[in-house]
Amino acid sequence: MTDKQERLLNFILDFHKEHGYSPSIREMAQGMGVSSPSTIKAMLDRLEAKGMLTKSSGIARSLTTVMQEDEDKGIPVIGRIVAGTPVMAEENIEGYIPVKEFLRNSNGGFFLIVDGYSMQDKGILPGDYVFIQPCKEISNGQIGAFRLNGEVTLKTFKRSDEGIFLLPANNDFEPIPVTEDDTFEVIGRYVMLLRFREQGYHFL
Amino acid sequence: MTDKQERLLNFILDFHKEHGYSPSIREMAQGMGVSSPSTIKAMLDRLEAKGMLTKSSGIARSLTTVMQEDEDKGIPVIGRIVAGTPVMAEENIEGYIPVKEFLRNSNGGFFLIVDGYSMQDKGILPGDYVFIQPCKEISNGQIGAFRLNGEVTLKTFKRSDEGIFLLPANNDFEPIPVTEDDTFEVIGRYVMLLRFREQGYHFL
DNA sequence: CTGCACCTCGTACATTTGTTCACTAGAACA
DNA sequence: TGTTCTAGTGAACAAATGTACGAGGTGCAG
Repeated sequence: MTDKQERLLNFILDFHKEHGYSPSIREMAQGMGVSSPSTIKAMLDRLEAKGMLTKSSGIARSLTTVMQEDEDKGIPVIGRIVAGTPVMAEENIEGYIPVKEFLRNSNGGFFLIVDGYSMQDKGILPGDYVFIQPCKEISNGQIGAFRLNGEVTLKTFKRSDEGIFLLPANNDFEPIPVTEDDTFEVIGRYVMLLRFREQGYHFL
Repeated sequence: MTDKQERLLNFILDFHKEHGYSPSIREMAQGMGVSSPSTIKAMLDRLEAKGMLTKSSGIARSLTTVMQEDEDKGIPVIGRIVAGTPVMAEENIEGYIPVKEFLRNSNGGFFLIVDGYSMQDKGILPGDYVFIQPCKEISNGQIGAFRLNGEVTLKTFKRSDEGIFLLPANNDFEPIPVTEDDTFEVIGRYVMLLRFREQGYHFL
């Protein structure tokens, strides 16, 4: 991709972010400092040929840039930083967490606020947000949210010869047996944990 | 809001989600089953007067619905679930975590992968992703990422009469004094923690 | 040198699109 | 009863917008 093409793409992105819709060809021309709309039109055609964007022919402000999705690649993950190199150097980036995409695909999922210390040994502390993906069944040994006799808890699911148990991850707590008399329901499985540094950072 | 207005708003939302840009007035007319653009125009004016959407006058396909931002409100947070009620009932939703917005505002931030057990007592375990917001200074008692003699660590920052110390959150580790001879740099402060249930869920 | 891809200009044209005006009609309300 | 809000039609207009054509320029690989 040439320098100009990248600049145009960035202009489109910025414009879209600011206004919420695509720029018109003439707006792009003005933003790029060219006076003819056909200049931009030609560049757009080239960009589309390269698969960098999509435009519905004849329809105003219908640009969809690939970068818009590319931007969605998420937040860089950095690991194994060798001594002396700057932290954000390209070589250090191990990948990206596409959190936005993850969230978009998280249909029906929700956060539960952790209440007690029963899952402490798993590093799940009070005040943490655990992301629950609703499901009806859960496999042995997995952590999930359950409703037992109306009460909602986060525990490890265990099914053995002696029946079903909800296991805490803390020696101060006892495993909870689930009997036939109990009303028991799997709410969902534990997928992710979110924790904020300080209370003031919470969004509630 | 009237029934028709809600239908129009939904149509706009669906169209935007499918195409990536707003519908034109005539497209809305067709979608709503009316034959005159002025019908839609009048409805849009009413919706705008009620603050349900924004349109840049004279500019094609420039609708910005409030619902579009509403969608961005994030993932619901559920707490204090009373016995018997369904989990996802409206009454249970305590709020939303606008993760997307958080990420959008997280310019320059990145994730570090936690390596050892030195912050175990703070519930920060190996394999966790900690979100680091770059900054040059950090206040006393806060957790941050530091580079000490080329090595990057996550510790609690402590400045006292005896100098600067990097404190672990684990009795098996010793506080690390920072002397004049050390090359020391604050990388950023610890803002958020992310953890995934299983390794297979990682994005790397 | 000769294509070839890229960038630029200016003009012109056909559509798309937002907007306005005039008129009708039902429902809610004082 | 009349008034107001909402919804709808149809026609017409002006501006915004995408597009096409012709012309010129640059730089680079063959």
